Amino acid sequence: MSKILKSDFFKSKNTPQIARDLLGKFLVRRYQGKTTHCMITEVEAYDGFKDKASHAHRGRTERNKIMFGKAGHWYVYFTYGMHWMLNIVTGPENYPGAILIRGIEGLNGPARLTKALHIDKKLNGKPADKKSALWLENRGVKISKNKIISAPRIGVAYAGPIWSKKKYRFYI
DNA sequence: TAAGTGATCTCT
DNA sequence: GAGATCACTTAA
Repeated sequence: MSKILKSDFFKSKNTPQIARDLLGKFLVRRYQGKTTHCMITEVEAYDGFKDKASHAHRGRTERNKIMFGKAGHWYVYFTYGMHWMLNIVTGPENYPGAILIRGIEGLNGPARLTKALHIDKKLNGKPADKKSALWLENRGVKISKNKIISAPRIGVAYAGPIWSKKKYRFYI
């Protein structure tokens, strides 16, 4: 039984809670006639204006404006000169929230994931549905709470001791 | 452990 | 316009 996650899912709760709920859900990619599905095993939350680790903490820019947009859209951006990152936008409009999808089953690391699934900026700003060829499904997999580990986020030491230590990273 | 890589942001 | 920065990976 599989059910596509709609935008309601991404604004029903606050961002860290949604992030935790995404574990065990499936990322589905349709590319060149083939469909790939992978279970999400690692995510990070980026929530609100005050989160110094978030791109949005200095306000809206040309790049991060997607984060201020509607929940359930993809925010894809390029960094380190070679890596794509895949995020799903959360929260109400004009509130900057997003969840970075860091890992799927059998493949760890956010940039490896996007490379494996041929994700690039063409998907930036697209809604997460079948039309965009990249979406999320609930396939009824339940992850018991004691398997979920929360930890500080990766690569955000610059955000200072308070925000870099927030346990906004979740993995199985 | 360090270097590669280039878009984006911030300051002149 | 120039310089710094960066939600990472790979190869040693």
